Amino acid sequence: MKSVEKHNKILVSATKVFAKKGFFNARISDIAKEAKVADGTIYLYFNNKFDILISVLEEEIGKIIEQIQKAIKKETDPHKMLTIFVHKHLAAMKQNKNLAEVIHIELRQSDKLVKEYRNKTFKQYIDLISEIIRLGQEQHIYRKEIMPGIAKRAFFGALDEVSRVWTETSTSSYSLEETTEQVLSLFLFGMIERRD
Amino acid sequence: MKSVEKHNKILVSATKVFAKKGFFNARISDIAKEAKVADGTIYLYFNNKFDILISVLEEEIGKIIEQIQKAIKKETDPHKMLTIFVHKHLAAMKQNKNLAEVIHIELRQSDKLVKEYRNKTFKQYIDLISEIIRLGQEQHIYRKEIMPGIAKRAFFGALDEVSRVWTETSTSSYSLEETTEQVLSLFLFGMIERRD
DNA sequence: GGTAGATGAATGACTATTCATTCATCTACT
DNA sequence: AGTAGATGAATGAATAGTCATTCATCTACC
Repeated sequence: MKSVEKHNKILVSATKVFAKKGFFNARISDIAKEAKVADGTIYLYFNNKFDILISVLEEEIGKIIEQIQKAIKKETDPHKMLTIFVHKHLAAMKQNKNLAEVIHIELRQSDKLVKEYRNKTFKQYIDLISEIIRLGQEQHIYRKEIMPGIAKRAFFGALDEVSRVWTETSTSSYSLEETTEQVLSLFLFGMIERRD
Repeated sequence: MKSVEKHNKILVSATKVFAKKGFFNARISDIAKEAKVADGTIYLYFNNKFDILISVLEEEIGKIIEQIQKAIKKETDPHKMLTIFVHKHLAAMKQNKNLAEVIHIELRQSDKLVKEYRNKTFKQYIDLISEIIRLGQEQHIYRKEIMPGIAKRAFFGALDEVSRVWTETSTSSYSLEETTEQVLSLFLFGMIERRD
């Protein structure tokens, strides 16, 4: 097995173990066992336990973020951009449940390095939303009363919590499509019934 | 100092330390120092470290939840109920920042006992939202296409993430009133501009 | 002088990390 | 092609440090 593959195998195993037990309750030996390598081997690929977590965040989440950013930048219509954002985000969360769980749990950690990561890469991600909203406001599509700085958080928080349903229940529950549609419809049209 | 007071003092100190360092990085000696008692004294009031966390969740958050539930049950108008929910939730989060941070971080933990708590008390709290939405749908105030099971999560997730702004920034940032108004307006009317 | 409550040093369990050793694979010389 | 020697990836037992928890002792009040 090539060196890169082993690095990746440890990363995937770590994601699985972190998702199940949480970072602090995860043992290096758990990760080693899951990856079918010796404890010591882990240290040939990562500096320490924390470095593994940071790598999971950086590499795994980074891929998703980059992919979504790229897809959005091809569009100019705010509605379509938001649709892409919601759909891709939820799809990624539903597809990789271990990673989703690590995001839900570990990205909250109060550790300095984790906060740093959250502040850097993650802020950039969330700011995509406020930029789209501002764009929509300039085009008179979205209400000018909306404050993008608050709305971006509400929007992301909603996505984050909604996607949790897939990590915490084993039953099929809501489908990706209906969830996407619901969240979009909620934020675009609101809850109030209107007479045409 | 009476026994009850000391219990409470330890609880408040623990909340502060958990907020700053997170549960796993918090030392019993940190909590003891913060509460100005000896390490051993903690064990006269709590069974173990984890019991302290659970007590923080049960007692501190419990108070807030109960208070909000009570206030809502006095109302019958869905709009007013939601307004109360949003305002009281955000007010509580802004007022007690340490507790807010513990909620943001520790309620996510993958530990069995924490999950149990989340599933029990917390579900009940979130379900308040879906009940209000259903009520509004019956009264033809809210769109019938909205799925309360998804909307309740989106709603709570939004509140949760929005309130984080107060725990992570030291600057005054958004006021309680404008945040409440923004979130409500967002969920009720959506983002789309309409011509009357 | 008896007791409830408080103290904090000592204990011991737990685990991240290290490193001496192994061994499969490669190199280069005959 | 066969072999001696070199390489460094992989191993996992041993180490070393950290803390939650305990408990012998103390304090202060009745």
